[in-house]
Amino acid sequence: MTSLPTAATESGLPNTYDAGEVEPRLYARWKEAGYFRPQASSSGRSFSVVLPPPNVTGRLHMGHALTATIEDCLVRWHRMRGDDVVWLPGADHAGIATQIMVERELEREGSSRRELGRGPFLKRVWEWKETHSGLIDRQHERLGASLDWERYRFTMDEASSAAVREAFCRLHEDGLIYRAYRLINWDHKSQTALSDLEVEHRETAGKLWHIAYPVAGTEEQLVVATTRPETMLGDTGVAVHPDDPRYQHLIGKRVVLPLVGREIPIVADSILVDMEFGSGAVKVTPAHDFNDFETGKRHDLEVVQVVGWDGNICSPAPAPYRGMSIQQARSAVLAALEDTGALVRVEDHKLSVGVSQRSGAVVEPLPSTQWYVKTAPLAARALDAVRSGETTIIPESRKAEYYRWMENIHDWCVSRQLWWGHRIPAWHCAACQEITVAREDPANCEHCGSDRICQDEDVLDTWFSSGLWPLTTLGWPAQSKDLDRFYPTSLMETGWDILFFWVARMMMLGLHLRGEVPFRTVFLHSMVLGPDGQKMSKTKGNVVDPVELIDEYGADALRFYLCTMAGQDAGIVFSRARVEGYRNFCTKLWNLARFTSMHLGGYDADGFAARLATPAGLAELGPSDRWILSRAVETSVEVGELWTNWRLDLAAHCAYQFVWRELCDGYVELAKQDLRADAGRRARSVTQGVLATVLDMVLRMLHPMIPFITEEIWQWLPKPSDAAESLMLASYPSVTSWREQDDAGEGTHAITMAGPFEAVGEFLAARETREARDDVKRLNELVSAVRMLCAESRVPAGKRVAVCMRAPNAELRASVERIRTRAVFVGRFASYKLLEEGVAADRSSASAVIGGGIEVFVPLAGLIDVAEERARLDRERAKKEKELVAVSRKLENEKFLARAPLEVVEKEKTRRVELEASLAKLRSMRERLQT
RNA sequence: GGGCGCGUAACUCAGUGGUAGAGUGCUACCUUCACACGGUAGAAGUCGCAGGUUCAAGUCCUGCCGCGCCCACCA
Repeated sequence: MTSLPTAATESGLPNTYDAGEVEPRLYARWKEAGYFRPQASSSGRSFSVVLPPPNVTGRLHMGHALTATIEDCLVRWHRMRGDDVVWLPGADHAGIATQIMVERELEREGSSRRELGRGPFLKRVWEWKETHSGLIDRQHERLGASLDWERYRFTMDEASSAAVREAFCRLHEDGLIYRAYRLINWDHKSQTALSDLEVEHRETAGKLWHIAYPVAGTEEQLVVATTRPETMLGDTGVAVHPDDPRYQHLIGKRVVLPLVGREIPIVADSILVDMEFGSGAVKVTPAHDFNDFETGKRHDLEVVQVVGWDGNICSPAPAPYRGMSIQQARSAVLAALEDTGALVRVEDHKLSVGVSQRSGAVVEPLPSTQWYVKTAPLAARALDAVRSGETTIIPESRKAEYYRWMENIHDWCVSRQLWWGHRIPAWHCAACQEITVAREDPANCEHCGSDRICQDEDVLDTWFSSGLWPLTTLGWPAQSKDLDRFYPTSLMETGWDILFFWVARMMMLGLHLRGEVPFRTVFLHSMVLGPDGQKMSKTKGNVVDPVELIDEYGADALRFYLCTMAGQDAGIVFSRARVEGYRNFCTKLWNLARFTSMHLGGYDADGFAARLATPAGLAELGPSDRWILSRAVETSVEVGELWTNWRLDLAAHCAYQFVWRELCDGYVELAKQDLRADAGRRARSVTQGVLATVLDMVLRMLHPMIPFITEEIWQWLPKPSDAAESLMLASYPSVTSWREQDDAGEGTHAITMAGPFEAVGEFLAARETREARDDVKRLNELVSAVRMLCAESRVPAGKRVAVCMRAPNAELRASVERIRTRAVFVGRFASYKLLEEGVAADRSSASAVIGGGIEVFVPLAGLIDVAEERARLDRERAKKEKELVAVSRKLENEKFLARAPLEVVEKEKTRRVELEASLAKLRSMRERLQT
């Protein structure tokens, strides 16, 4: 066995765990050893995940950290289960975002991309990409992400670009890509069109202006209501409702557009116009409003564009307004209208303004020719795939959102007037005006053969290449082994904010291009909010940097915290206190390991493993050993089941509670007795073995969540000689075979587990094991009761007290006897006496009743605070009486007896008996103190 | 306008119709030989509000209040 290097010395582990030293060292070693590469499967299953590619020049934020933690946890778990696992990293060129950053830099230099020209600008972006890329990859490494870096992809590398081109050509051939002249969302700051999704709607307080348009050739006026008066400069019609009695006589006539003087028609349109709203007459500006554009088509109205590509008013608007910004033009138009008396009314009105997600610019609807993906046929298949269960979306509530969006999907505008991205593989012919779409750059027009062709200037939406990502990362369109081996991928884990942007597009493109869904399960997590519950933002100053948290608390602490948040459906309000709590847990685990290391002198791991496999060996186990081993088995199975059900939060909690409450607080305290130098050799060696074995199991069950500290400890831990060389490769302790022995008729299970303790079936079913669990529970209750009595009576800490008990039956008396030595040791009792029937306890005892009706007395002559003790007993009695009333009321209710399930009724009856017995004892204890 | 989610201890969160939980914080005591990033004991809740279903509701149903999010071309 080759061991990983470790900071632990021969004599044991260092006093403190130094995450800053351990984490990079172990990560480098794992990476070098090739553990992140897929391994031939021993389970016959494969598990593949594609990491959502972060922006190539991005930095790790909490969302990335959450994604990577959840994915790494599941990936490591599957790897430990022997699956053929691959987790694919990569980066996204992030068209607009990256281009904006470089343009900002140019602006600071007093230059611009236009000034530079396309070629030099792109060179500049590539340089920027080179200098700023890789940071987030290294940050993912710091988090411990076991990504297969050898399969790294960038959306603009050669293979990805080839995939994009193939996809575009295929879709074009299949009639799913087309060009169209219609209104688009124009971001004048970035100088590009945007898809509907890239436009965020912000509710704003606005106004509704009523403007009078004179009807041509009459004295009449037609009043229209608008939220955007400046667009009137481009009005080419006014619409009224065909059924509106107010305006019947005006339909077909014309109005004179104020400030412009143009005559435009009055049309009747029942789709656009709501008679109840505003004045019931709507100005129609086909060039600058999506509804108006459609209305214009219905009535053959002109499209007059008065807002230019720079976002300012342009010709053919009247000269005074040209060059003005929208805001300036609005003020100017309103002032002019006011002067002429055309502005008849102003109301407050709320409206939503479209804003570019990336640049923040107010988006202007403008008419333009763009490339579109026809989504209806793609969406139909993507819907079916989820409906039929080929792909499962978790949580369920997001599935409904997916359906709703897919069912109402619009065609996808995929062309962007940017330079940074995949250039559209289409060539325009100057001779015949036709377009040639081709996989290889053509020299001639495929329609007329002319060589006067030039490539389309536009690039594709970034999400087009992202939408191919599961295909691209596995080698598509080439016939790759990886594709056969890992497609469809097993899991897509990401934030629900990109369900439509990304997940939906991958579904559509994957299904169309490969004929199969890109992933079997979509697991969506929520957004991480700042500590104040607000969305994290620089301006609010509530941004939490995961890398800083790693520096401060270690990657494991952050990961454990994020695991506990994985199931949150509402936003995740960041809590530093909890990260700190999990750092404390790591320290606790470290100290558990240190404790173990101090007591393993002479321990023979191979020998102990062999003994555990035999009945004689099992027979040597004491009650506490049986208890902790059985609980360790149970807990690791439970944790695995919780992961299967996507409950990482409960899995983390379950493992945490077991390690701290049961193993550290419970078993270690018991074990100290047998580990003392003066203890018997035999007892010592069994306890050493159990401690080492349980610690081994605990490290395995925790490793997927907190990989670093568990590996560091595991490397030191003495293990059987056939153990794996890294915890990453060790088996997860899950049930590997489960056979019911019906013929024996005893209902015992032959269960085998992977891990250090294999043949657990007989052991778990044994009477001794079940008895041991009861005994340990009793022991804990007893010790707690005595401690409580001492604390309440202010017995000086460290003072040993005598303990007397009275047990109501032979079974309990036997149990009390069995736990005698361990209870005396753990509780530091001065003596331990089981009172005979009818023998009264010392008059000046503090007393309590524990489970099963065992009475516990602590004689405290001279120490007992009688008043305090009376008060405590009264409180206790009042509590039990209240419970008894509730239980009795239930049991006296005939409907309850008749309708509640039998076992519930039985439980209540038992409880009543127990409560009555406890109360009787409490009353007599109280009476003793009366005098 | 439509839809979704969340309101549980001071804070961050679990909770499967059947005795309200964890971590942090708080109080008291303890420098007990793994760990003060620790130990022991304790206090702390009208489970947002109001109805309803049920033998039984934190849990299921309806309405309301508060917070957050998504979708939507209502001038």
